[in-house]
Amino acid sequence: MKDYMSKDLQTLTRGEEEVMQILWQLGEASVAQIIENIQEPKPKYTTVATFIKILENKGFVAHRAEGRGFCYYAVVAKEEYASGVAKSLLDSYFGGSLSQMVSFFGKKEDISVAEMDEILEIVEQIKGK
Amino acid sequence: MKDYMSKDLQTLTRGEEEVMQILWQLGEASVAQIIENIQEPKPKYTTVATFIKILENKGFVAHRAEGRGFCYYAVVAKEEYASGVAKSLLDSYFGGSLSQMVSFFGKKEDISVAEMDEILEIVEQIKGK
DNA sequence: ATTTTTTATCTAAAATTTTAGTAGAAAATA
DNA sequence: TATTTTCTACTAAAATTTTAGATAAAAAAT
Repeated sequence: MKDYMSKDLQTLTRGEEEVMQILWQLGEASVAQIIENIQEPKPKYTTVATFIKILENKGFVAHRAEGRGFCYYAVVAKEEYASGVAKSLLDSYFGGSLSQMVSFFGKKEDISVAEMDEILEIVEQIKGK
Repeated sequence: MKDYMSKDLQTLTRGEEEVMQILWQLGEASVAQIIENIQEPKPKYTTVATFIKILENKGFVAHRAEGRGFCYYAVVAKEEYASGVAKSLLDSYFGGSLSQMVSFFGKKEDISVAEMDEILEIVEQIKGK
């Protein structure tokens, strides 16, 4: 049964996610600052403003007054959203198991020795608790 | 510089991916069989047929004659596609590093002792080579 | 033999996502 | 003060994705 407090986050579209990534990175920003942080070809001001509005409706973003306009900030933490998308990826492609994903990248030799050592350290440390 | 042989896979939309997951699971299937493997509410035959056609155009699926109709199968391996989406997830949410993802789930206590042991084993085994 | 069912193709409507124009208010500038 | 710039809100066009109808051919059922 589902916990009555669990509010499943909606998923983000490409464009929405791009704006969120910038807000997560900058902490807070005006529309103009968001545009500065997008590479060419830059979207129009109103395009970004629309995404912000959608994100506010979805409950991912809020704003406060700042000078003449608004300053926008993420309400949903990057970690919270990442948790959902990562679980979904694990379920869809790695049998829901992180170890299977580690194994996958290991077999592809797409993982450096340094990274392997880090993983060992991290897991040992967690286990030690 | 990019390898001249590297053909970047296109990304799949939600609907396209759902069909691919079934083909990856079944190995090969007719449109009717694909529909059988989708939960309610089931899409119409032509809806699935359209996705198959799109997937063939994108180079993800091919078919061979089978009885009166066609039998469809994946041309792009699940692992190949998974590699791309997993890398993209790591880049977007875990600084491009698998260890950071392991650490993330570890901190959330979203990882069982059994799974941790498995990861240790896998990494040790890879390192041992 | 005729009707019904199954299948694939072609076409397009419906829904969603992305892009941006227009209007109006407030601030900056001339 | 008049003009230009900057910003948000509203609206809608364009592009993409999803859904499925209509048609036709072939097979199966009656």
